Amino acid sequence: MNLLSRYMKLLRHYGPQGWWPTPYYRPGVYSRRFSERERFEICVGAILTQNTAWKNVEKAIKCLKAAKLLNARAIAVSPLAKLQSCIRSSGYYKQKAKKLKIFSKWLIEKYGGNFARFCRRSTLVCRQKLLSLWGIGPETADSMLLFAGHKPIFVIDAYTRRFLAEYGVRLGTYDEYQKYFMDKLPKSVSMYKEYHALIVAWGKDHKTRDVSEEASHKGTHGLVRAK
DNA sequence: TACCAGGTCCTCG
DNA sequence: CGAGGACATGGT
Repeated sequence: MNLLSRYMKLLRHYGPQGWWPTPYYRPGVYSRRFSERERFEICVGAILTQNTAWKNVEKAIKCLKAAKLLNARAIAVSPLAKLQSCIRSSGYYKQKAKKLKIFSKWLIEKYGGNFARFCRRSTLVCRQKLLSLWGIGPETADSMLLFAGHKPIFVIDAYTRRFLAEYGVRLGTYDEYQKYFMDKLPKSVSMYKEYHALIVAWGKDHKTRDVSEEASHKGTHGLVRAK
């Protein structure tokens, strides 16, 4: 079974997910262009959801919205304490406040606060620039590029690794996992989005941990998956 | 009560 | 490099 047929299987089983999960989003509809406000919200969400349940991120985003902090300029000039208290529910709130500040200030200084303008250059160049920022690693960068920038880049996360491990595929670095998917799939932005969303749906459905994680969490006991 | 959640950075060998 | 620890809140 190849990656494309696994995708079809997931799609049949779970149905179109509709990601990025903003209120603006319509499941299964990937063609609509986002407004700059929406793009920025996705970027913020990508940072806030680092190792954190999306539920906790939603609260934080609602607070930011209510406080009119959901744009680069507002975050850049906001008192740190105010920003921190607003995103407290998303965990690591001190680090994440700093990350939001750094990202926002950078976006303003280099691209007039406009993510779409930043996205004008090539995917790889954009990726390198995002990765150079403190607080933005490969998954966050790729989430921003794919979901906010509509760029053809496949997002790898913990669920994705588990998903492949389920089929006996275990690789090393983030980039190796990414290459594995991108070498085997057609270059389709909408499919990359949906595939990632479906893998997350699958992951939440299979709340057990796989052997590949056992190796990197020596202190814990991996559970045997119940089929 | 512990463990987990759509990671990333820093330090040390 | 790569492993190991820190970062933090909310749900089960």
